[in-house]
Amino acid sequence: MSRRDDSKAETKALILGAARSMFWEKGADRCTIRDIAAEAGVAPATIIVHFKNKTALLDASLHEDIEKAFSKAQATMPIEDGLHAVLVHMVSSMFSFYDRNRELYRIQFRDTFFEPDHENPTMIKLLKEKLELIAIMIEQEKSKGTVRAEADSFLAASSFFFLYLGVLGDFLRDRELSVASATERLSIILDQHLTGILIFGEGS
Amino acid sequence: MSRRDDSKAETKALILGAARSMFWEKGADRCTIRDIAAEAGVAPATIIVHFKNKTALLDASLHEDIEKAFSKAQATMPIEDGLHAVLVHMVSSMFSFYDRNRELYRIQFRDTFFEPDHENPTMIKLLKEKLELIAIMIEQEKSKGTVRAEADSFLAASSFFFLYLGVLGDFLRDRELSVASATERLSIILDQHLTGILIFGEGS
DNA sequence: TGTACATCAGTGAACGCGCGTTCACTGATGTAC
DNA sequence: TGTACATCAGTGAACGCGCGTTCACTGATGTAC
Repeated sequence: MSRRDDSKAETKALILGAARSMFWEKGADRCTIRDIAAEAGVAPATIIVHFKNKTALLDASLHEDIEKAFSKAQATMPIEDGLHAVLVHMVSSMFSFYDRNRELYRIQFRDTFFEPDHENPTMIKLLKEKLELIAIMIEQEKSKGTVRAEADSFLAASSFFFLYLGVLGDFLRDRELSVASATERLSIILDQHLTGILIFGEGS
Repeated sequence: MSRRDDSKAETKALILGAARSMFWEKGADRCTIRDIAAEAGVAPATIIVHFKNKTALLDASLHEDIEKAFSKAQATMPIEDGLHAVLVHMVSSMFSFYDRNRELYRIQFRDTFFEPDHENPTMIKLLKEKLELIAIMIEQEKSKGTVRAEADSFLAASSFFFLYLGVLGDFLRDRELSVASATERLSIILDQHLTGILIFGEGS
């Protein structure tokens, strides 16, 4: 790190800090890039030097907290209680996290979720990492003999993520849906997903 | 319908027609409201009289086709082949439909999916209808004895939708993912969902 | 049936806003010798 | 170690674009009597 790089990093951190507090206080739709630049004591064009656009700035400014929340949830997983308990724990932790500012995270999802992968590094990268993690957990369950050997671990992990994202979507859109209700809903869904709903369970 | 209402409806239809062809040809992001107004032979302000904004216009202009596609898929369901076959049929039909212009439908999802329910009439309404339908199908399977009586039909239907939307999201984002691959992926996911992946399937 | 008035769809031009981009410039830092 | 030049982060002002909104207006249609 040269002095030049240091000062560049410092400017970037200044912008990220200003962005975080402005977005958090006023909401993403009510902040302009120029507002944030003023708050950071920096020229508007400087923000565009560091971040492609407002969405990239929002995404970057929220990424660290989300990562921390995930890591914390991961560190406190009740591994001995089985797959269902572990997954519900993760989900419940994340719902609590997002509940601190649902509206802001709704905007983040809205603005990044359907972007093509290459436009969308931090969000997708994080989810892919966690997907990997869950796939590994499912593989471990297989060796413990609790999950059927012929099940596709990666697709099972994807399924779990889709179910999580589905309930999370409802949660972010609907202020009336409490953390507890959302978690309960996902717990049932997950239980049905893990055990299947069919009676003669030998699918096609 | 008075003459006044007739002419109003006619103007609206003119706008919708122009919007449909312009969006389809140039892509939603490359059309302006003024472009569409010019194409429809109407003043820009007239569009705002009929539709709240560009997103509402996009949503309205695509709604009819989507509804038709759903109805067609529904009319050709292989009911006698069981739940898995029926759901895969629906999904496969919809993937083929969306494949006619993935980019356009991606934009539609991007711009409407995370909006709060009250902002988002046509999309959500349609999905809620289909959710209802699938829940009823699952109830019927219960009375046939193929689905466990204690399963929650509504949550099972929601689960199916979340899985569908998950794969659809991948499909819309990733040009490399073919209709066949996406359908196959969902078929496996659905199979695992219906039969469960656990060996001792008596979940919590 | 006719008249006088009310309603309302649509017009077209103008406006303000936020975003992203451009560009010539400054001044500090880094590098070649 | 010093000098001369190159690099590059950041500046600040200006620009063009698309969106949504506003507003005074027109003229056809509807309604009360």
